[in-house]
Amino acid sequence: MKLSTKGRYGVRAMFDLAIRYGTGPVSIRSIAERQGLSEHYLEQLIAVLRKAGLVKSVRGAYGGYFLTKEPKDITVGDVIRVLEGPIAPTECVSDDEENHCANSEDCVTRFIWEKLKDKIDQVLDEISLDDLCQFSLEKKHKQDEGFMYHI
Amino acid sequence: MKLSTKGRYGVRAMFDLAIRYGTGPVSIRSIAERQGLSEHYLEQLIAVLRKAGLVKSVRGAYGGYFLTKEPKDITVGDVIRVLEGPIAPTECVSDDEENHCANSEDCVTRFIWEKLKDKIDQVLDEISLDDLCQFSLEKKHKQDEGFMYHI
DNA sequence: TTAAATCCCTACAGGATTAGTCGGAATTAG
DNA sequence: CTAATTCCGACTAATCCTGTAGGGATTTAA
Repeated sequence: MKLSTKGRYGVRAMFDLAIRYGTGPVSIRSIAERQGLSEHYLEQLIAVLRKAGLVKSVRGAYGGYFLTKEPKDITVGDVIRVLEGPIAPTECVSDDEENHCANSEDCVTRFIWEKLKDKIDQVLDEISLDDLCQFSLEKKHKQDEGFMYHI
Repeated sequence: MKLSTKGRYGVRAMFDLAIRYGTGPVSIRSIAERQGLSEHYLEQLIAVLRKAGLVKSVRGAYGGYFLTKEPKDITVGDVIRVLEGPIAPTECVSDDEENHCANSEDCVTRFIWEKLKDKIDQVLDEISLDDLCQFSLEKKHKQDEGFMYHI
């Protein structure tokens, strides 16, 4: 039940783009530097996000990537589903029907996995990239005021 | 975000033991046959459950395994945590503190994983083995009455 | 026009994990 | 004793994870 780096790095990268939404293309190099990620690896992840239509690219010098929708209209679930595949604890409750087992009507454990999948989707889909930005701003604001987390 | 066969098979095996709770030791072979699992593989999983104190064994002929507690006092979460390790989407919110990253106070994505972990734990801990038995009985009852799921 | 910046694509590799298989030793009921 | 069973450790094939490596295509600044 672990998320791989794909999902985690992907969310970080998308958060980075969300903060800079509306300011023109952002290069992979700059994202990688700020977020502490491997440039080449991040490139592969962003390629997947691009094919899924979550980001668009501008090629050439001073090019980069930007979100295709407003941060409030992209959820963490959108990003993770694209990078990690359907968020389901087992194949038998994933969205692609082909892996559903034959005896699903009688399956005693299936309803656990269904319930779990629903809750996971719910959590991840109720958090938008904009929420992450707000959260980040609040933290920054508190720091600027000298707010101490540790006493 | 997939559960491995360890967790899934483990829950099936524990459900099998729960149904037979109070009727003496149940052999691995019979569990494996009923649940359609590899005998040798199941052996390894049950060894983990035994070391964790969820089942006890009786060696020798006519030996087998049985639950150490009543089915209502063992949750699906208990079983899965033992077999798959802590149920956390990322290391940084798992229960063993050593993997927590240094900048957790500033981490924007951390609160997503925390929220997710809480919900997952909640779902898995509110379902007991006894609930699975009840669920199974209900299904069986409906079938006996000729209840049709498909019209 | 040229060089630099950047996206784009394919291949590969080392390590970890998964999902088992195999063979045999120890224990116990009958 | 014998058959049934748990218990234990080693082995393996396949897959996934987490990148690295290298080169090609495209665009812009100077």
